[in-house]
Amino acid sequence: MPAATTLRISPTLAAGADNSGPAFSPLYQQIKTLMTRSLQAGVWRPGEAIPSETELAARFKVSQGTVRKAIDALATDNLLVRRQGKGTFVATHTEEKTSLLRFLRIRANDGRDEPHVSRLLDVRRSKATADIARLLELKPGDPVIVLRRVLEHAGAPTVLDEIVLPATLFKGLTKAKVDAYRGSMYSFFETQFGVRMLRAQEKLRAIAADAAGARMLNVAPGTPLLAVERVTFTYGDRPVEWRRGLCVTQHHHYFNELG
Amino acid sequence: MPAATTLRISPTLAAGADNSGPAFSPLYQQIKTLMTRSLQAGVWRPGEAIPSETELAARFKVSQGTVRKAIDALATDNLLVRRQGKGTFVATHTEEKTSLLRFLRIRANDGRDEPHVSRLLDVRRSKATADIARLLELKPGDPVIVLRRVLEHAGAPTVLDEIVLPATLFKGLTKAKVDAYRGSMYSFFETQFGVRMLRAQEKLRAIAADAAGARMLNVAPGTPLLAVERVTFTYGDRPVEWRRGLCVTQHHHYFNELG
DNA sequence: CAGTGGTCTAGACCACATC
DNA sequence: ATGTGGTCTAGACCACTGG
Repeated sequence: MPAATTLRISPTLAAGADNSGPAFSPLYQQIKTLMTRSLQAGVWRPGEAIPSETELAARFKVSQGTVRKAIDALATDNLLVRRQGKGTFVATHTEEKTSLLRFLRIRANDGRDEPHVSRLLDVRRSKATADIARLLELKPGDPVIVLRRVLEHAGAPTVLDEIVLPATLFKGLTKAKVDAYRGSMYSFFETQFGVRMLRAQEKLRAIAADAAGARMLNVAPGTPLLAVERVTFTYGDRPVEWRRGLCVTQHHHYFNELG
Repeated sequence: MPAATTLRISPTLAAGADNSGPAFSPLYQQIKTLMTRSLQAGVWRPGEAIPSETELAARFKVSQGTVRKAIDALATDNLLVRRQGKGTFVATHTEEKTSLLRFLRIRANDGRDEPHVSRLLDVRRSKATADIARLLELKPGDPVIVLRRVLEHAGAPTVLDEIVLPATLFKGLTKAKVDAYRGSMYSFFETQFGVRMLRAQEKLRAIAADAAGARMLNVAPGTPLLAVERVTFTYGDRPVEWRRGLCVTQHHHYFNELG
């Protein structure tokens, strides 16, 4: 029986140096923090099942209902996936249509769901600009890896992506390795580098296509394009990816749901 | 003590004619449906407190924990707002920064949060086009009300909105009444017409400004604009608003969070 | 069949807001 | 002090999956 010291109703346990008072943290929240650590540390690996609720309850010395609340929270954060009768699994970008498509918001105007094809243009090493450094919490000049690719829907190029990654986290990433990999970009990052994309912030603008972009996307220069800038975060809200997509929105659009 | 017949574990009670089998529906789900009806019927009015959990538990003849699960679900749907120590309240567009801003995704590039000003251009009666009829579940030619307005941030026009409403739901809506009202558009709809906007779907595209739009927004014709098309739904997923916003994205952007 | 998650209960106690 | 929502427990039973 592993250690798993449960600290019980001890106040001031919330993550981060919170010096703003007692800050009562409920038990299930503490359990959630402990479980998040197991996920981050790779004790429970993507796609695998975690221990059952009763097992975890015994381990943490709390009731099954309390473990349940912690798991519920992790499931709504998309870190875990519950499957009745089977178990609770670590979410992954590798399988599952739902997880995979969570970050892809481009749809065809007619509902048709033609699969998109990714064509990698180039991979090069570079240095972080001031802007990138700020967004990725690096120092200006820190080494980064820049990928460029085109997404094609129904044979026509629709999205031109530029992806910037901190080189320290993605050592050994080459064009050959990306080309050899079958699956989505985030699945590639997850399985090959252990970097899991959990959450993202996007800013959308309309811009005019410049000469180079127009050529890649096979449109006239000056064509309005949807510019989607994204910062993606992993555990602990650490930013680990910046990307900008330029989308031709003649036959496609960016879809969003406001709950 | 009101009626409130609880049907208990009786299968096939889910909303809609579901002929796909037994379709077990848990108790808390049934309670949620009953409570949604009270909200829709106006038994509990926007801004007011609903009965306490123990009160509702007695009324529905279930345990407090079951009522709690129903309320939890309604709270995550943004229909109710819980306030510890005070009670549970019906969500409203009239107060509350959070509820109000849920549907406004335009932000200034620098984080500054200048309040926007809405300038109503005109209100006119019209007939639903085929497209509008399809999206609002009307018949082509059904009467609609069309509002046009400009949103100004820091004195400069940034968004040109066109809003289409089914005339039957908004009888008596005139420019004078909108101008007289202090508050957001959705607060106006809620208080003056009892139409509550709960959920929306948006499609975003980049387009070039035409002559008329360019004039209203004080930009050159052909300037890339962010076109945001929205269909807004009320209870029972009934569409009750279509709108299109044309946004100048020089100093602003559309913000989105991917969970 | 056994094992998993999902629901429901009854009761105890805590934290917060108000009087 | 009282009433509200928030947490936690222990136990029973139901629904789903797979051997």
